[in-house]
Amino acid sequence: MQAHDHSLCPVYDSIELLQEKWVLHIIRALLGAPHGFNELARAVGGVNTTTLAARLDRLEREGIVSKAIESTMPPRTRYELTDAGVALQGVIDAIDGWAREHMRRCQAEEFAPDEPEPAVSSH
Amino acid sequence: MQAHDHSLCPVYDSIELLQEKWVLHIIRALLGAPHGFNELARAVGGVNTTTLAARLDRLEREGIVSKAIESTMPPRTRYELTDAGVALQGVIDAIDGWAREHMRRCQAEEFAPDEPEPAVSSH
DNA sequence: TCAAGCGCTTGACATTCTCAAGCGCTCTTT
DNA sequence: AAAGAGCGCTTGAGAATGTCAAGCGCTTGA
Repeated sequence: MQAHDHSLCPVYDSIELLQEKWVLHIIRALLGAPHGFNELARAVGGVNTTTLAARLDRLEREGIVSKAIESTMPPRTRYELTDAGVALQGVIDAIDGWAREHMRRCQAEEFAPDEPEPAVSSH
Repeated sequence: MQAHDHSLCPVYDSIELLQEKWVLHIIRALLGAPHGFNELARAVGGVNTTTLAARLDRLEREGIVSKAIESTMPPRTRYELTDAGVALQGVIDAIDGWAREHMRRCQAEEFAPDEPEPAVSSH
């Protein structure tokens, strides 16, 4: 891993952060409302707790999410976005806008008559 | 993996697409100008060719990138964004805006004196 | 009293990503 | 004319990243 000039670029670094699996999903869920841990897992849909814990840990260290322990005994935690986190609304909105416009993966993209199938390899 | 309702949501699917490693980097590079394969690898900085080939393949199938073979003999290819791809400018811009505002990772986030290293597991 | 929920963690596995090398070819440099 | 260096990829083997199932101690609602 030699230092290439890209690593000096904040945009490059941001992308690095946001492309980690589930990060954008987590932020999207948290933009709606604060959540507890398992609750958040359900809101996101599909994350396993191991990964979620790792992501929340990183996001907290990056100052995007804040964790409030409401009670230890009946364990209850609350994750919510910091100001920096809320500012990611713009990113989510942009994705949202693009999705509505171009993510019509249900309707085939071009009507290719000879193609047997568009082969949309979604998960 | 049972079907959870999220998979019906285009935003969810878009995030799924965009979070694949290097995808946003590739789009950002391609927003600047079309590129050849190795050239693109350099522009992105840090991708290995195996992954790049896989991403371009998917992005082409998704209708975001188009591939033009300019000559086979001295191999020369050109990758560029389709209309749908160019429309992702908005997403990149949003990330860009956020990065400038909040991605000041150069200044330490909290000054943790006992931590040996922030362990930013960048590539 | 008893199952269900809370917030996580651990260890074993599956998937994804990376590294190095190399194919046949052509264009530049020596 | 001979030797790189560059082009667009592909392969196989390894490293990193993400996932699964189970479970901890505890509380609440049935």
